[in-house]
Amino acid sequence: MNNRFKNHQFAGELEDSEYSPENSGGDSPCSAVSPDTKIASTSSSKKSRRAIQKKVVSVPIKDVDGFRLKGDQISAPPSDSWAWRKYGQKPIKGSPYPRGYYRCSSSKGCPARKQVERSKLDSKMLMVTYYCEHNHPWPVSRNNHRTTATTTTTTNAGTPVSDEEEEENEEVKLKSINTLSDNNNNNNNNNNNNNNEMIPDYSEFGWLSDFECTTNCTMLESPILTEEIEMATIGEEDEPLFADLGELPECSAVFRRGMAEQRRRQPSLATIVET
DNA sequence: CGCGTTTGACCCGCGC
DNA sequence: GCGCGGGTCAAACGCG
Repeated sequence: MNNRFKNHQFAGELEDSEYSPENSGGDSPCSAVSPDTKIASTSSSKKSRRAIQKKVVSVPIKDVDGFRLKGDQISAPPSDSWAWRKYGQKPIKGSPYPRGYYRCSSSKGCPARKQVERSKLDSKMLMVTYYCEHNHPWPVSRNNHRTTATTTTTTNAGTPVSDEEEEENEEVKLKSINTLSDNNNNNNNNNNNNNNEMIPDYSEFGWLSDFECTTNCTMLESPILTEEIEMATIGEEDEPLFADLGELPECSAVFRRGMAEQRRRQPSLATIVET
């Protein structure tokens, strides 16, 4: 009890050899970055430049299968085909609704997390924020399908990136999403084509593709550097700026079309989104 | 009995 | 240094 938080709040999790920094040896897809508590904080003594992805999904409550409310409380997380275990809930200052904290339970030691809260701006919307590391094998679905997080990092993980650059990258990325329908040229070679750096690889979102989002859904992505980047580009104060995107149905439509395109190109991923 | 949720306590970063 | 707020832990509890 007393030593619970002595060195690291995740002491228990770190016992999982699979995700232990000591055992990772840098080869593990989940290497180096411990599932640090303050997801984007700089508190970790292990200095690493591994980026952490933050994905914000705005979902109309009515579209969320399995979502239930007990008064203002979220009694069940949005269904996204992954197994999530709730480990906490906190009232959020300035918001009448509490925020639920979920940890991936699909695979042992999985560092993926998500936060679910009702939007301050629109109580009919759910804000689901996903956190995981770049290059981390995403949670195994209940169908035992594993996503491959072939990430296209929007920021050079080895280079300090200013907040301005972060915001710019975010803007570019969103533009890329909106223009993807015009961009039928595939971007499979995301690792060797610099021009595609800003264009999301939809396999990256395979782990989100099951999300029950049919009409008015917005997805934002933001990389977080555990060391040099203070916080994701989409801060609390920024969310209102993006909230309006939830009213752009073409965004989600294009997005899903992109994922469909990706699945066509990579049949092996097709099973991931089957329910 | 195993797994998931609830909830109070605790830790930590940050701002003042 | 202190207080606040966010994030997490873990015991207790519920449910199938």
